[in-house]
Amino acid sequence: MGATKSDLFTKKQNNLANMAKALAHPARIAILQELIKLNACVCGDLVTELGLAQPTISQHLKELKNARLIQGTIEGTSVCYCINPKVWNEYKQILSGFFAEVKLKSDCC
Amino acid sequence: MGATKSDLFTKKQNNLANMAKALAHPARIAILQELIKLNACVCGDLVTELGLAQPTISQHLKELKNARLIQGTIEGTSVCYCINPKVWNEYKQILSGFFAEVKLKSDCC
DNA sequence: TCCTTTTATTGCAATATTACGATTAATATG
DNA sequence: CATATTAATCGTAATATTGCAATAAAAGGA
Repeated sequence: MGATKSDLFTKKQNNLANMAKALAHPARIAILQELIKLNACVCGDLVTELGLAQPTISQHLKELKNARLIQGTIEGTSVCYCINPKVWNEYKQILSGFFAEVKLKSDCC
Repeated sequence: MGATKSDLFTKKQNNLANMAKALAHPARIAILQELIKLNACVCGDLVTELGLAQPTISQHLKELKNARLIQGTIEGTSVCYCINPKVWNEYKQILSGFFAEVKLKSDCC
């Protein structure tokens, strides 16, 4: 025990949960917002901007990359990251689709 | 180490991350969808519907209650749960607000 | 009151996540 | 080539999450 029993749920449910998991850390939210703000991409500036150590930032970047929300290109010795707009939109669609499922009446209990 | 360093981030960032965390498990997604589908509230039917043990479901319900997404009322020996429409809308607003931050141009890298 | 039904809580094991020091890999630059 | 710069990876410690058996708590009915 201890591991999520993904096989009990549909692909869509697991997918949605994984999307939420990618956003479920304030450092990753902060990274995404920083990438949005600077539009042009940043790299190790994130390390100085947020107060976390370089390996920690690198790990969060890796997760965001796995979640396909960001992409990075090597530029000399540094790496330039930015939002993947296509996937960003995909997230937006799927998440707002989930919240649209409720045609909210008054609470029933 | 091991614990999230919440003090490095803004209230909004932590709040958004916590909202995402509430959704970051397929069982909780499934519970919410079941509550939406049956509109009227369910209780221990969730245990038979999803394949998880009763204490596990109870724990997920507790987290959803902490996240204020659902509310429960005691009805005899059983408990009736349903979506909290007000908070549901709040989540919808805040999340879609986050995704709206990107005025997506082409990718920059 | 005793029993049944239903849900919550406790305690614990397994696994996942977060964070960082130390190191490595890759690329510039002198 | 030697050295500096930047980012990724490795290893590990601390903490959090997931899941369930066992048990407790609450309420209804015999």
